[in-house]
Amino acid sequence: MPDLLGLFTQAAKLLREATDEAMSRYGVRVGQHIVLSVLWDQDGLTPGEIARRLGTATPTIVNTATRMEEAGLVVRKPDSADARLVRLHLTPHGRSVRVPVRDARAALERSATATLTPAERDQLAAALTKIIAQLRDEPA
Amino acid sequence: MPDLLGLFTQAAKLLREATDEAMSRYGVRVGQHIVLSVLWDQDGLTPGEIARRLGTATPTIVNTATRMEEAGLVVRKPDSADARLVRLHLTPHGRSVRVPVRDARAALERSATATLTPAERDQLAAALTKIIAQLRDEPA
DNA sequence: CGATTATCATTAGCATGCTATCGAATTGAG
DNA sequence: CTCAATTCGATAGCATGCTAATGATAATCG
Repeated sequence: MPDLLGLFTQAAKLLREATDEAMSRYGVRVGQHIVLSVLWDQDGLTPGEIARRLGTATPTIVNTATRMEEAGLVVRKPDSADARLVRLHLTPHGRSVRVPVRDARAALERSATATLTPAERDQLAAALTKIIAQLRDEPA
Repeated sequence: MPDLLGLFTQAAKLLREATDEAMSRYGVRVGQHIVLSVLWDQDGLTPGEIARRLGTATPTIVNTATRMEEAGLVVRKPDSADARLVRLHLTPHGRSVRVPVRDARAALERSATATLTPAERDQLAAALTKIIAQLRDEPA
């Protein structure tokens, strides 16, 4: 009877720390990566749109965007049609870290799961997907 | 090729939110639970001892202990032999929430993994254990 | 058209983690 | 025994998330 929740908390903490360290070499913090990943897919989104895609609160994106602006990863630009909107655009630097950050993440994933067989890795992904779906459906 | 890291981040966030909500009914926040779990096992430990057992930084425990003291879960007492030490002792309330919090956690774990077979749950626990071991051994 | 309502980003303030630093107390070297 | 080194908890300050409140702008209803 393993404490799944406890194992999960531990693993999540270690993975987050390792991820942060791996990406920090490229000037990207772990909390900034998810925002970058959305902007890499589609540049010029608003904080609200990003928050909706990520399932986070808008202020989280606003605050992260401020730190990313200070880090030179994005710039804020006013929307030309709607003065309420702010659009986040990648800087050249924000675009240039895409490949190295993706590679660093992939390397970390391989390293963390080095003692798992490919089948076990697939099972893990399937289990995580099921848990996510379950918690989304029944948030109680 | 699923993004294991991304799945992990998502699942960890949802599980953490659900855990916090489940325990908040008993006046315990998710960050306080790990400290409580150690004190339930052995009362009267110092912040440093708790941090060592949990693998966290000492200031994390100190700050959490302050909030737990305000919540009436623990009290600080000076060590009789070493004036540098502070010992954290459970209050009657801190002891009384043990069973309901444990049950709430167990219920949440069952709910989150409701769509997994017992075998899949075991595989998940095994995979998490392997990942934790791997990240502990090779923190790079 | 004008006023209410809705929709944005932002700010303020909290919880949870961290590292770096501080001050107090103990220990250990000489 | 004394003084430097070590070991504590505590504090300051940062990153990352959250909710609630603010203020500006758009949209809608009458």
